[in-house]
Amino acid sequence: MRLTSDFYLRKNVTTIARQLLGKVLFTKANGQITGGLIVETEAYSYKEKGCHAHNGMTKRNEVMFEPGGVAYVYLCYGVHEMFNVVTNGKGKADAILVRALEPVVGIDTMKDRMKTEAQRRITSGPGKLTKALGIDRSLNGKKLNGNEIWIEDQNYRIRSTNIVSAKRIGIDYAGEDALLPWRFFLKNNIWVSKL
DNA sequence: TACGTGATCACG
DNA sequence: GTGATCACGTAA
Repeated sequence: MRLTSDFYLRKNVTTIARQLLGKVLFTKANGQITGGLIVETEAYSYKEKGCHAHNGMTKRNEVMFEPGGVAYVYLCYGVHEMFNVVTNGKGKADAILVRALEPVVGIDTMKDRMKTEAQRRITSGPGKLTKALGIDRSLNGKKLNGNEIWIEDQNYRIRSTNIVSAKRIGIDYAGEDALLPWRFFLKNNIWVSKL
């Protein structure tokens, strides 16, 4: 069943980032349903320097200030759409970057979008999984319990001992906050990024 | 390790 | 207006 707003509205973004592991992200784009099991996430809090919202609201990050349970999608390096889950209450601009999925539903559609026959790496990175699922900035601000993009709990059970935490990737500009162990992924999982 | 790529943001 | 920068991916 779909996750409801109480899941997203909680204050502890790292707890939610851990609990998103094993949930299933779906989209319906161009009439095609695609979905994948979340295997890697990164938590961002407005209280630390790695977060886009650390210096207040801008045109790009304004949806992060909405109540949790909406999508934050932005363009990175002029090329890659990045998908985040907004969490915490209104004005508390936390978000969780989804970094990798295990393809589950609509695999042929995803392969077509990635222009490859290989299934192994089509969703192993934050820029790739958005392309595979047809996510772009038109979904920025959309609620995550609708029919364009949503997240389901399908009762995959993740043991906490199978979750690895590490420092987040690509945020060296954040100084000491770049060292926070706020990247979470499933141990020995072949679908995480950079493998 | 290098660089494409274009929106964004902090300056004035 | 302008220029540095960027939560990546790929090739080499």
